[in-house]
Amino acid sequence: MPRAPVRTTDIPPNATIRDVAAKAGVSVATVSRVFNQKGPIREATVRRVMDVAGALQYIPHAGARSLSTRSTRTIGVVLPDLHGEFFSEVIRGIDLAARESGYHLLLSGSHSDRDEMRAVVQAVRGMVDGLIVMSPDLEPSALVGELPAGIPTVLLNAKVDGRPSITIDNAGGARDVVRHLASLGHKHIAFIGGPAKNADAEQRRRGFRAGAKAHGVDPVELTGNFTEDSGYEAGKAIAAMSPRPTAVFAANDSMAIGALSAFRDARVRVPDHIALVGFDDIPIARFLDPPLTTVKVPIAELGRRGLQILLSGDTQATQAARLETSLVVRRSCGAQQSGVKQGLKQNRKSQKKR
Amino acid sequence: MPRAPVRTTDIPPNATIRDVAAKAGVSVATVSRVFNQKGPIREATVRRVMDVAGALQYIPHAGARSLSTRSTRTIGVVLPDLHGEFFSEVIRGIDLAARESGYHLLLSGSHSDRDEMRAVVQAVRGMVDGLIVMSPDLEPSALVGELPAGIPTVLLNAKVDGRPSITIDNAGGARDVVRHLASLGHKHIAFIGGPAKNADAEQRRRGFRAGAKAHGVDPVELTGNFTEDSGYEAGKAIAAMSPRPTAVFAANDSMAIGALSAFRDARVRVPDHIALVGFDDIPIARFLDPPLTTVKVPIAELGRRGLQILLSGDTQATQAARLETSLVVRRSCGAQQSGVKQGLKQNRKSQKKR
DNA sequence: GCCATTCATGTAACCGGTTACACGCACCTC
DNA sequence: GAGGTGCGTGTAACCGGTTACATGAATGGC
Repeated sequence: MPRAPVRTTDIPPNATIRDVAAKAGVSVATVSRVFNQKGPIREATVRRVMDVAGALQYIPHAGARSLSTRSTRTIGVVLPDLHGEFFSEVIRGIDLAARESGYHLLLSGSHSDRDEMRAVVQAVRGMVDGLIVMSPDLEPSALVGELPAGIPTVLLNAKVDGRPSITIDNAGGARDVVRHLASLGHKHIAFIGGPAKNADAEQRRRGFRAGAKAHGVDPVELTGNFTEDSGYEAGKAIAAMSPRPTAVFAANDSMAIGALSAFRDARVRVPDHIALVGFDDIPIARFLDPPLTTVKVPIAELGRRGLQILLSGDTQATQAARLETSLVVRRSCGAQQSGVKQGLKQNRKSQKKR
Repeated sequence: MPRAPVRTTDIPPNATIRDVAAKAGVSVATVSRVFNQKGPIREATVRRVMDVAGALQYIPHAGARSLSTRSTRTIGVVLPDLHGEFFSEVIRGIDLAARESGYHLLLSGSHSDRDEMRAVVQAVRGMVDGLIVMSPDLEPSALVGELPAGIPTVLLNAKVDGRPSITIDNAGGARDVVRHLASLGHKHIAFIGGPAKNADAEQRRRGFRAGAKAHGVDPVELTGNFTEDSGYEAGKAIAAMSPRPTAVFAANDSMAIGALSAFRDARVRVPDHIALVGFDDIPIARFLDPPLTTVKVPIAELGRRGLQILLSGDTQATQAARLETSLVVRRSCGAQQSGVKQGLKQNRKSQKKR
């Protein structure tokens, strides 16, 4: 559990605002005004204070400041996990939006159960102005009880009464995939689902089923846990099926990557022998061989919008954005044959430079 | 007005320790003692205080607490970028170690220049107990001036006098790659380097040159910027060379992935026509086609060790760990032919379950 | 019965900032 | 000369906790 705190004994104590005030021969109020550029101050005073502050290496104490202003300019981000490109992108989206607005991020990953989550959510009271919580493994109804009432909170991918949220059209995206595969003539499609209690996984599964029903396809469902390894196992199982499905829809790209790897090992060629589609459109998807057809989820946008809602100050439940998904057709589904693809091209173009 | 802008005013102010004290009929000191389990308190008092705290939904204010205890139990993490799997892994390593020790993470990415970096590093004074800084694009000498004296700091991948650091044996890893390729008979090797001012890129380049010299190989150097796109461009250029190098060493896995994609588009087969090796061993490397031979860098360990040093309290410069790298031979270098590989197998086994 | 101890708790000074309000002064207007 | 108006600055209360020290009651030894 908690270890010895960081030892600060060998470090000279930092100068405080009172040190600066004393040495500059002014009051603390004046120093504060100089640093915050508030109220009228004589030019000479400003210079004197700044000189002394520089000499003393004075750096304002953000903790103390936030205590009296009641604003920390920090947002807490609580994620279930920090694994892989998906979360990395979410964080990046939030971070980008945060620095634009001059906010910091207090990050916390790996919250498997509600006790752990409550602990961290309570521990940050007074250190954050708001919270962005993504907890796909927790029942929304269970989630709501754990969130402190006094902290504005935005939920990602989960709807809870009284809290703003921002969700992804998982079911719609999944239906699009099935429709696309059906239009290519596939009648026998395997679905590699995510963890049973995961909300996103559940919605994608529902979308798959609805699509299968609507287009008269014969569905087979396997279950993974969103990791490459579980996708590999599922892929191995599918490769061994007889008759073998002609198409595979993985509930996220990581599992699609694992399945791709399994098919390669089993000498099942994608897309010639079997079509493969993922979900998320994580950055590497387009660099796979073959480039992965998948459902584009505006992942970074998810984070960005979450922060925006939080900073808008409207923490009423009225805010419930839903982000649309779009099918990105590359080569793994077999819809395109030549080397230079529309989907590939278009996507590469739209990629950010850095 | 149909919709009045909702401010935080509609959120009831949180209860303070004084509210609890008053309602429980005790002093604030007692409430504080109850919550921190310090000093002897009568059992009945504990219960009464806890009951009142529960009724009032009291949550201690971490900001106020840290002001008086002078300990925030938070570590600041400053990274140049939050892009891709490398940084994602670094963060994960730090986060895992942090939660074990009961610490939080204040994260900040995207620090291109020193002004931006100084700003953020100063802004967090009083909100963090220590800092983990990774700034490969900044001259170590320039870096040192920006770091506040009063905050314990650990540097990742950069050595600066007076600060503990933890580095990676980049040059050694690069030499290993060249030796391996040379042992496979390659005499004409292309190197896709990273950004000119990046410290890691520079060391890998030096290692490549040293290795080339030692093993009598004919080197060609191209330059990328660590992104897949730049790797793609470099790969395209290499594919068009005549005579074409027989092996390519990319200074990181992202660029290797881009090059792989370019070779595929140019109908240059890996490893049959050209061998390919990367650097970092990011999680997806083993799932590429062909699985990527690369240099394993203990990325998460980098973060973990950084935090450990910080928490050890020994912020003297004496701490200067160097993490070793190791070559992971998969199929992209052509050293192995069959489907089930030692490198692949062994690596899959060592992968964490979640 | 008196003093020393121990236990349980209260009082108030901090931590390092912000800011409402007060104050002194120069200048202006009648 | 009295009163008004800004300007520049200082005083002190406050943000919400922690904690050194004080206090008072109960206990025990003599």
